[in-house]
Amino acid sequence: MLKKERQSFILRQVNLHNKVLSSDLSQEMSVSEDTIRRDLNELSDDGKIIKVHGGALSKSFHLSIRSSNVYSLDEKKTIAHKASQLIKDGMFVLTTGGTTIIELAKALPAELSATFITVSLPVAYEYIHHPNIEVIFIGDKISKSAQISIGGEAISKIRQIKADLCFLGTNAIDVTSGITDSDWDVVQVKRAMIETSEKVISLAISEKLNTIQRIKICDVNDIDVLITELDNHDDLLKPYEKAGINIL
Amino acid sequence: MLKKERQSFILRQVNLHNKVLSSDLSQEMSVSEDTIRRDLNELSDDGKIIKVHGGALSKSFHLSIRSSNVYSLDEKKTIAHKASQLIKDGMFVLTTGGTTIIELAKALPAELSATFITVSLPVAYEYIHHPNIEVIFIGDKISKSAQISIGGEAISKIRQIKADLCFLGTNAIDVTSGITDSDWDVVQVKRAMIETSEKVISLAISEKLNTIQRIKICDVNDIDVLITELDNHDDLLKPYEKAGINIL
DNA sequence: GTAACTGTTGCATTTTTTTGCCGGAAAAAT
DNA sequence: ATTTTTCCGGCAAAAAAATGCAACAGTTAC
Repeated sequence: MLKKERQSFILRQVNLHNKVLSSDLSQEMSVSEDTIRRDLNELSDDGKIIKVHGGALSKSFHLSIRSSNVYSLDEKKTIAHKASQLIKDGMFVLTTGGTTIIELAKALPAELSATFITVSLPVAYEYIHHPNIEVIFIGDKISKSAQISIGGEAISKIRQIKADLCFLGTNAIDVTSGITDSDWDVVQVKRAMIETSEKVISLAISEKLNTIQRIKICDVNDIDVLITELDNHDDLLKPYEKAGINIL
Repeated sequence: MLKKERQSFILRQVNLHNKVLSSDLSQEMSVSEDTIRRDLNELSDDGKIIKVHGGALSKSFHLSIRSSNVYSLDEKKTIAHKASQLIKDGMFVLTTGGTTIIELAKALPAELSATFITVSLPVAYEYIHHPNIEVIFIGDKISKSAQISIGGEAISKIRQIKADLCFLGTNAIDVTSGITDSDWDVVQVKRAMIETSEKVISLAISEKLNTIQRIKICDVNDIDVLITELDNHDDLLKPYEKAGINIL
């Protein structure tokens, strides 16, 4: 294993688990702890991790503002993990923006080889760090608040695609009102994505269940799968199951 | 086995496995490791792979190690400052990718209100944090190594725009050979940008002056302004001034 | 034809990088 | 307070890289 590989593996582990132990890393890749310590020092000198006694911490976790504004990170990681298992090699996958989708991008297995189409800058940014997937960005005017492409050009481009899966970062979902949102431009884009996809998967932390916002995106029966961090027999999910949605 | 064959074989291996070992390659094609090392160096100089101790990594792989250490940061900041003064309110500005352009994005004065069009993900990411500018992203397939949109769709979209300024992040510039680069897809995009812009401004740290790479983008007289970190009376810039380029 | 030149390759030598290991210092745990 | 764990600097062996050199094949110029 090359030095750079090792360091990149360490970095992945740190960002995934928020902390690593030198002893674990040493075992996992069968090199001496001294080597690990030296790697940790280099990564720390480059400002990529925070080195502590016995291991290292992710920079975003302990120090930066970012961790605090990725709300309910653990729940989102759970959702991302479930969602990633739906994607098979060779698929065309449409994704919206949002922190849950970013977690999904991070959780994609390294061997996966598929095509991802997105309108979100931060999500695209995650995708390009994956070794095997192909990334298509749908461009147009960029909404500063949502950090995604909005407008007619983007929507007509989306319509030209036939995707296998569409992952929707969901802001509000309710059995009677369906999926709703608050930004008109974003809603237009999401609608186009739903229309052009074979299968629609809504990703929502349980907190978003049974909430409603101003603008309607689609009805609940337009969704094929709903993924939350909850166990799929949780009572909160019963109404959605009854509405014919697949719960994961 | 010819040198070209060998190098294209190496490139295939790198892109397939994300890493190669010099020793393996040496065995596989029965040449000495010295030869392999020389090939690896050439490919690395062309920016096609990342050479590391013991072998090489694919460019997309290495990107997962997000290097925040920008090379020659101070020089680039000087360039960015000079460049930002050319932009006036209401202008349409086309920009390529590259760390120099990112510095330009950071250096934009807060009061500036203009429209920026780009194909680069990291550059767009900077733009959206600016309070007053409008951001248009030209989407298409994303090149993992250059982190910009490449392909026919992007190029035809660029051609539909008439921009006032085009800022070119420049990898190599020479009086007789013009601006050159090493990535074919990126070159196509840059050419389209130059064609459709009123005024073309090349941003280059002095280190890039009088260097040549494989693929030609344009002649020096296609450039209107050249910005480096040097004083505009520096001897290094004389030949370019003589060629009719405005030096800043 | 031949001589000069260029580009490529392998080999020997030197230099650099990487890595594991050791002993003592420092920090954490008990 | 003492025991355990971790850290740090130096050292040495091994691996890899850089360097200089010579052999060789093609090309070009004369």
